[in-house]
Amino acid sequence: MAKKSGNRRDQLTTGQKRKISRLRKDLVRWYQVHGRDLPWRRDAAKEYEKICVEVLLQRTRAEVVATIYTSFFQRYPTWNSLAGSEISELEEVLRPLGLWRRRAQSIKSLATYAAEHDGVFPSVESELRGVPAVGQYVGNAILMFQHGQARPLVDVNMARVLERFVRPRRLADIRHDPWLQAAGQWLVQAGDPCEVNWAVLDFAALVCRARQPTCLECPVKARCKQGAGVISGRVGET
DNA sequence: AACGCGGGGCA
DNA sequence: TGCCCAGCGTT
Repeated sequence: MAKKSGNRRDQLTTGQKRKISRLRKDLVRWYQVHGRDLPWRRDAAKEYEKICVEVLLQRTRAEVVATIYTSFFQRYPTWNSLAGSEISELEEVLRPLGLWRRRAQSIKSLATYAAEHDGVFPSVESELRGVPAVGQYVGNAILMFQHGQARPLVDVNMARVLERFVRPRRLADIRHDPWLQAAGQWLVQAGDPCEVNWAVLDFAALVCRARQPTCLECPVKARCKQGAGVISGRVGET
């Protein structure tokens, strides 16, 4: 019989689990001091906004999304208003974010689904796959924000942190790398899943950046392959 | 597995 | 100029 469980190289070792658990603790601590105050994270933000904004955030800097956040949700305050919107108008509103044609279609079809289902999305991953514009990331966001499940927002940010701190991924596509997904899941397994996710995202955006990470001010540099260079004075890029 | 989508910020 | 940004659907 074909073995259906994943390759052993795709499983987390106990050492990796321990390392990731400590990372979670340290990043949450860092977040409580340095975390970003973004509008869709506030208590005032409706569940609709929290889910909808995930589409706005795709391949787009959070700071840019923040600049249109208020006007966007003033113009489209509900799933219904978005579902009934004019696609050309939606495109104009989304233009400053980039990816505006695709994004307008995605967000409207997502809204149409939501409007037809009273704003309730499936609570099972397999069924979520059938929802338009919902992939690995948005699916997990829905499971977390709407259904209270502990799910990792495994985007380019979380992937980069896990890869630098623990181990590089094996597959090019983040969505399909079993180890990466398992590592993300372990990361948000304890504590407040929302807070942990936001901690990782902010840490990745502000410290563990793609280009010129500021390892000198990194709270976990002592246990990081990259950060170890800083301690011995080798990474000091200018 | 690789590609297109896309405007804007930054070095 | 080239790289990168809270991804996804298609080929």
